[in-house]
Amino acid sequence: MAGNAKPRATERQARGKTRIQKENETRILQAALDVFSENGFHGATLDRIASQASMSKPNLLYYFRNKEEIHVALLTDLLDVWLAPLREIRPDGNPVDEIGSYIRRKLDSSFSFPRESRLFANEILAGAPHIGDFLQTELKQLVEEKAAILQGWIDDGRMAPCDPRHLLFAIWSTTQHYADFSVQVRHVLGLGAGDKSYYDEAARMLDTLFLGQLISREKSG
Amino acid sequence: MAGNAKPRATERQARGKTRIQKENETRILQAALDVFSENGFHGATLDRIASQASMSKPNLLYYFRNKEEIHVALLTDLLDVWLAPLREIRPDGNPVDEIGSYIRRKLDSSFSFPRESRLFANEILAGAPHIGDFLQTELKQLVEEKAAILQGWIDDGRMAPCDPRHLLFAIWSTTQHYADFSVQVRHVLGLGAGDKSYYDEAARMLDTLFLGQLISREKSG
DNA sequence: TATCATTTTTACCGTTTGGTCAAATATCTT
DNA sequence: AAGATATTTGACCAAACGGTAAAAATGATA
Repeated sequence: MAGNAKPRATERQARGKTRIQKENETRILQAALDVFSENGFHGATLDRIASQASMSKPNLLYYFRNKEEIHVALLTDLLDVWLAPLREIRPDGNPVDEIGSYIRRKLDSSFSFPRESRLFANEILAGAPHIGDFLQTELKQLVEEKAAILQGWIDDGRMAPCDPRHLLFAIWSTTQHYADFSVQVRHVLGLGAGDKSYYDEAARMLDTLFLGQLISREKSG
Repeated sequence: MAGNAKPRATERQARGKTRIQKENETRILQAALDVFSENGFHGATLDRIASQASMSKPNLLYYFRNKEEIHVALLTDLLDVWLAPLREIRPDGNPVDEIGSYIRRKLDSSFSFPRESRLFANEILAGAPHIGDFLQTELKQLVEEKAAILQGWIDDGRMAPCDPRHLLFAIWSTTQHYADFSVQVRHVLGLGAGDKSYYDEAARMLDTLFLGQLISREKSG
């Protein structure tokens, strides 16, 4: 008499996911992204997520075991997105192009996926209870790999000397700021809620900042 | 028969605050700062704050009407601290000194008062429900005042052309990052919980970044 | 259309949480 | 010491919350 667990969508055997199951899981994750990114894990309620997904709470819990499982699913999906722009930095490019386009990718990401950025920020602010491992292993390793590339450029005299890891921190913080602190940015600039007209000015600022003197322009690489 | 409200510490008339009242209010605010900055508003419970303050919950509510009042009290105290470094920027100084020392003050603040920084970050992330007015009025005004100073330096050819408001955003984000994202910073650098040994490297990075080319060094002002 | 698996809903439960009440205790003043 | 005021506590409450049970409804399949 093996303990019969309550039936759940994901417990059907091998047969793969149903059409309905796929639809509803994405609907739930989208709704949860809205709610978690606005209020953080503790500020989010299953009732609100369910309502945002136009679904009853028990139905929602038919697809995800509990609140935390939804949160973890979102974060897991997010991590690849978060790393993607960094992965693209290539050692054979020249510093200005590589770093410049990295900044552009991160800034685009902040403007296109602000909810994801805020979800991430909330998780880090809370002490990274769910993604601590990721930070210590995968992210740390990738940072070391890319920092080595930057250090190579510094050693070649193609970049101003600095700790490449802190340069990455500066890129992360300045770009993500436009998503995470967008309320502050808009209020200070005197703009309305949906207004993203400051994108160009932000991009120009970051180019000036990071590509100005930090990287000594020389005839390509 | 005027509705007799429940007795509260702050409702004693003119007579000013008792010694006990002053002590307990600061004890509560300190405890609340711990709890709110770790878990955000919704993640904090009155029970945890009370326990952190070595006090019963009803006693805590004798000094503050409700949870929100504690939160608002903390934020209100915080705003002056947040503005202080910016206020010090003087038009008659030279750009390198003024901006350099502003960055230093902000960085010091992040390392010395990380809980306050995280409290602020949490509030902004949540959409600034309590300090929206402050952002739109006081902060906006101060930013405009200081941005005008920076613009003056740009017009004089003493700084690289850029939108000064976005320069301020960059300074805020990079410095606050070391408090708000300290878990990520430490994990990436492979450091333990209390380790703040990266302060010097961070300061060097920010000097390189902001004082490198952005501001053309010339013979003082 | 009958059968079976999947999906959805209604009703509910135990716990946590923000907050109250009234009584008890400590402190201050005279 | 007495009386008034300020402080603290234990017991309690209603609402919100995360989650469950079981049956009803729907969809797939033959």
